[in-house]
Amino acid sequence: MTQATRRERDRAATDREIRQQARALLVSDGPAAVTLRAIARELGITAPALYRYYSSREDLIEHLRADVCADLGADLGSGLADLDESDHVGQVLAVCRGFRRWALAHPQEFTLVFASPSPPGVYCPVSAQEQVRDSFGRIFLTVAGRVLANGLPITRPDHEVPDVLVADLTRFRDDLLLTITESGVDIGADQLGVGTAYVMLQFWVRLYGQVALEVFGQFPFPVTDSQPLFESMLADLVRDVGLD
Amino acid sequence: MTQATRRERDRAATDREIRQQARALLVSDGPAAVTLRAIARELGITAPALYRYYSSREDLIEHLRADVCADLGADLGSGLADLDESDHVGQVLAVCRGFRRWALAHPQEFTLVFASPSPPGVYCPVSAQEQVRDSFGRIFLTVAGRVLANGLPITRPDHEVPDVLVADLTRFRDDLLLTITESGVDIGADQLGVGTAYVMLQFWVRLYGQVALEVFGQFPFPVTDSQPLFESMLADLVRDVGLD
DNA sequence: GTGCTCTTGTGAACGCCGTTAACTACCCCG
DNA sequence: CGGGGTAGTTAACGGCGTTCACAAGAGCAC
Repeated sequence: MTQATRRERDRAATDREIRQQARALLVSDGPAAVTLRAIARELGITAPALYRYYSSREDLIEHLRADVCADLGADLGSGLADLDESDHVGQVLAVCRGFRRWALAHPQEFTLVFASPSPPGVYCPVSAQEQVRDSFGRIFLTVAGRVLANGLPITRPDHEVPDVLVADLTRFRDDLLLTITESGVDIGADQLGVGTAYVMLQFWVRLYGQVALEVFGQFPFPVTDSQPLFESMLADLVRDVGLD
Repeated sequence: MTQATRRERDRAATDREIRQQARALLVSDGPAAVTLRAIARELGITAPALYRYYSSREDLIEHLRADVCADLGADLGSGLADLDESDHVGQVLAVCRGFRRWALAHPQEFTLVFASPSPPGVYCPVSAQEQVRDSFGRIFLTVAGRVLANGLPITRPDHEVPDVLVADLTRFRDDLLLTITESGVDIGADQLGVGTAYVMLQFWVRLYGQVALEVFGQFPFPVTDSQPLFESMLADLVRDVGLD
């Protein structure tokens, strides 16, 4: 069955434990507490041993980011499972609400993944960076695919999209198409034009803005209960995009 | 003239140097490099001496945040000075563009001020936290005040605002009114209703979202040139808000 | 089974860091 | 001129990431 030798299994197990402990420290005490020595201490080993698994602390943190994203994706996916498959708008709402709930419940992880200055490295199509987000981005895209496949008019006339953006947005559109068809949803190019990609981008901007403001407490006034504020914004968002 | 004794002047001067050096380190090497020992080293003194000025590193960072905000406010204000006073839309655009430019030019400062998990402390009306943002928030509000005083219809029917938000938004509205009249602009309560406050909030959400996404490189696709993307979003924003 | 190699871990060490405590030089006021 | 408060020092503690030399042990060839 498992072709892995015992060495390999041991190694994988230790690796899991390391990331698990790192994650626990991140959640309980914030990113600054994710310390090689602390992790090692919890695992009953010494700090230098960790260098057999990661080349540096930064390297470990990078993998942690990926783990966090995967978990977020799984979280969103499971929230989706309970829903009626044909309720596309409901799925969109569920994903948005799930994203917010997760961000508020895991502010440290959110900060790590979504609010850390982008590494100087270039954004190349198949980079680790993109793989990272894909595990949760895929959920967004899958849901978007279902909605689009049903002909819901999430769109905007292509000619309204500024010329300078067309090239980038076309690439985004193609990427979307690929991801969506890969996830088993059939969709035609006529349902996913540049205008649609543009609207989806704006959707993301507003959702991200709202959630980040909430996590960072940067609203311009004291908010007694941010839940209805989010719901209100979400309703506007869904309406502005033509989903209702 | 200056009633300050020599001791006091010396102290203030050293304090300025400390913050200046801290700032330089922040800009050149990021927040992690803002180290008491590094600052002291640059200043030719020893680290413990800094404790005569700040009770801890975190305390210093806190003051640094305020400095950064003040500078941002000054930056935005100076950008406004060159403009025709009657060109209200132009002023709005200038502030938004200025905010973006500043954020991209100072990603570390942006992260420090706008994307650090909100301290557990409660958001109280006259806290240091609010004072911090005020130095730059005031610019936004002043410009908003000018626009509103001219009767431009940045608004939305009050009855469209969800009931649960009215209380918070009313407080925000009152705060806005106060700030705006303090800045010398005369404005009536009829021009600044709850609906207007709501729209301004949404404006901030979208602007912040766009800028943060840009700074953190979290767009869902590779962006070859983010400037036109921002301009496009800004145009939509201004249009959606009724300014044109 | 015996011996070799490669992997995984240890311990000591280096140079950073924040922070505290005891101590010193010096300015200012009476 | 002398005492008190202020701004600085040095020394030290514990924690950090990281490197290096070294030991224990698994896995494999024979």
